[in-house]
Amino acid sequence: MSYSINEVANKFGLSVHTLRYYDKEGLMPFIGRDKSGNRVFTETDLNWVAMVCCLKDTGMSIKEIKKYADWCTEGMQSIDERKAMLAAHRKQVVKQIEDLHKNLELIDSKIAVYENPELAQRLYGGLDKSALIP
Amino acid sequence: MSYSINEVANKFGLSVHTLRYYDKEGLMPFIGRDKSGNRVFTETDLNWVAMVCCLKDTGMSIKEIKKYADWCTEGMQSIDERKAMLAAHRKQVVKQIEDLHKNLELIDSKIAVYENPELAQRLYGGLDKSALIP
DNA sequence: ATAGTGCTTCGAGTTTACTCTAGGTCAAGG
DNA sequence: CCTTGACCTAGAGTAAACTCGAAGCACTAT
Repeated sequence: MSYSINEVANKFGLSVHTLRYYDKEGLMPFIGRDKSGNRVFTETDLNWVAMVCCLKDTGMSIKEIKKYADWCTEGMQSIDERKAMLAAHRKQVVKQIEDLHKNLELIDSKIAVYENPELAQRLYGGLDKSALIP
Repeated sequence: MSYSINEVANKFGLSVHTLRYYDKEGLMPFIGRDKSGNRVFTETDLNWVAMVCCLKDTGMSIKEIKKYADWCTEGMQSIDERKAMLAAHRKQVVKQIEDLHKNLELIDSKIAVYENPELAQRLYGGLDKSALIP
């Protein structure tokens, strides 16, 4: 089974522009073409696109993803680098999750204030300047 | 106790440029000035800056944060809107955390492959084209 | 008095990641 | 045959969020 760029774009919630842009930037150095030059994505390619989306959605820059892609096309010799990169990135993702949890707490405390204005009294000892509760 | 823009920048890991930019964009419509025109941050202001950072770090755009700031200076009449905005944003943050957890799983599975190449055999039935394991 | 430090504004420049336009090729259907 | 639709490339344009440079006050220390 193979897929057109349009199908892949729909599958991953990207635009075809974005997919071509990723290709142009070297994030997909292996997508095949049919006889008229159109990109043809295989199942394996879909897995790779999923990985690119994963890295992008977790905050890795296009440049870094390209570095990873380049290492992957280089073959086995870059396995250590790739592993190290993923391990470092993993740490960052864990930190992102922790930070989001912390920020969620602050948001929740603000929501609590809005839901129970008496809390504001206790927290701030009355209304702020310009009635700015949070 | 009060703080200069430099102290606040250090406290929050922002640059003074960024703080001034936020001020210019209307994210801090209340910071006082001393007699020579320099910004003076109070403890209350620090709490507000923390909230701005929280919203920014959880992906809210400057424009949206400004809307929130405007509502806050408007006074009590906008409490419902603010509460709704924070509740909606809270949902987004929860979704971000969920998505990060999913992406973390994928990253972990790739790391596992690097740590145990036999896994790759089972997962992919041998090496990919161009020895691209993941 | 003058040099240095830290603040000010305004506006221009930069980076990142798209996003779109123009003009073109190719294969199928009427 | 010709139109339609999906694809192609190259390159220009855009939005967001900074980031920086220039020029200038105000206070302090020598």
